[in-house]
Amino acid sequence: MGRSPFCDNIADGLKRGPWTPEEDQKLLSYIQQHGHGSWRFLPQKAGLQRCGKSCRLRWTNYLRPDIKRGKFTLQEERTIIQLHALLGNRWSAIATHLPKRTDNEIKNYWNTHLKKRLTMMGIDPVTHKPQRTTLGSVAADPKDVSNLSHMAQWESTRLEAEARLVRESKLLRSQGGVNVDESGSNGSSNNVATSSDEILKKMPTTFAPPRCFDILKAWESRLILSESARGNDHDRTLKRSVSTSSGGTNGGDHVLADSASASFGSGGNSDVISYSTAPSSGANGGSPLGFDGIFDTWSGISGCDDFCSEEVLATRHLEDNYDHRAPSDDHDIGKLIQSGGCDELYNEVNKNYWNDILNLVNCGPSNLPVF
DNA sequence: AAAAAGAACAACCGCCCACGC
DNA sequence: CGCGTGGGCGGTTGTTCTTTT
Repeated sequence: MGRSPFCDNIADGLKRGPWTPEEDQKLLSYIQQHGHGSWRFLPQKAGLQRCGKSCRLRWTNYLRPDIKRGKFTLQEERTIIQLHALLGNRWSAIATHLPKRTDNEIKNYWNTHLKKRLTMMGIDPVTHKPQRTTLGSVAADPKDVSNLSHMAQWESTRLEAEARLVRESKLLRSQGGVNVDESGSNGSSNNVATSSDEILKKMPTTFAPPRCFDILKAWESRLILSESARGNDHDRTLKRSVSTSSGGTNGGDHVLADSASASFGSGGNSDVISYSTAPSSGANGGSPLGFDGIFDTWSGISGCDDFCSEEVLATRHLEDNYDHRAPSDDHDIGKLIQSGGCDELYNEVNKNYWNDILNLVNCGPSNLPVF
C-alpha cells in the first residue's frame, strides 16, 4: 500500500507555514456554513491555498470552537500525568479525559513542561519511576508491578473504547450539520448519537477520578513544598508563562498556587512549580535519590527551617481542600516535617509516591467504576 | 542596545489503520 | 482480497517571543 504524501504543497504551489488571520477566517466561516465535509476538497471550496490536511490540522488543533486555550490547570496537569503513567504517549486517549484540550496541545505541554519537571525531580518521564533508587525507597515488588501493568492494560482498553465513542458521537453530530457546543447538546438529535451520549454520560469524567486512582499525590507534595521553599523567589520561567499565556488571563487557574502564595504574603504571579531555574548552591551535594532540583531549591533557602513551617502545613491543607480528599497522609508529612530532617521528609515523600501507585493496585480493578 | 540562548508553541512530516471500491 | 485514499496519531521541526549576557 502506497503512502499518500502529506501535502505536495510546493509542487501544487500551496502555501505552508503559519496561518494568517485571513486564512483562519476563511476556514472558520466556511466550516461554520458548510461543515468540513471532505478535507481534500475543502481548500479550493473555501478559497484557501492550503492542502486539506493542513486545513484539518488547523481546525482540529486551533480553530475549533470547543477548544480551550491557555495555561493548564493543576487539575489538568494531574490528569495528564496520571494518564501518561498508564497510557504512555497516547495523546489522543489522554485528550479524551481533558475536555476542550487537543492531543497536540497536551503533547506539546508534556514535552515542554511536564516531562522536564519530572526529569528535574529525578523521575523518569517514560516509566514514571525514580531514575535512581539507591536507598531502595521503591517497593518494586514484581507482583505489584505486574498488577499495575495489568491494570494499565484495562485502563488503556477502556480509554480506547471511550475515545471511539466520543469520536463516533462527534461524527454523528457533525453529520447532523450542527456544531457541538460545550455541553455536548445538539439540536438535531440522532438516535445513535443519543445512545452514545447516554453511554458517555455513564462514564467517569476527568474531574472525578476514582479515589484509589491517584498517582500524583506525591507529585503535588513536591510542588507545594517547592513552592513554599521558594518563598518570594518567583520563577522566571513562570512569570513569563503567565505574561505570555495566549488566551489571556489566569482566570481561576492555579487556584492552589495563588492561595499558597497569598498565604506566604509573597503575592504576585506564583505558579505551582519550577525547578528549572532553582539556585544550585550544591550545599547538600545533591539529593541521594537524584531529586537534585528539589534539593537545590531547598538548599537555596535558609536550611530546613523555612521549609518545616506552619506555612507548609497550611499549604498542604489548602491542597487538601482543593483535592477533596482526606488529608491524613499529607498531615503525616507535616508531622514528619516538624519532627525530622529534610532527608527523612524526602524519603517519606518519595515512598508515598510509590505507595500511592501500589495502593492503586491494591484497590483492585473491581473498585474502579468501569472495569 | 544588541546578540545569544532558551523556552514555548504552532505546524509539518510520515507512519499507520480503517474503510470503500 | 487487494488497492487506494482519508484521516488519526505521535514525533519532530521551525518560528516567535522572552530572558540573559
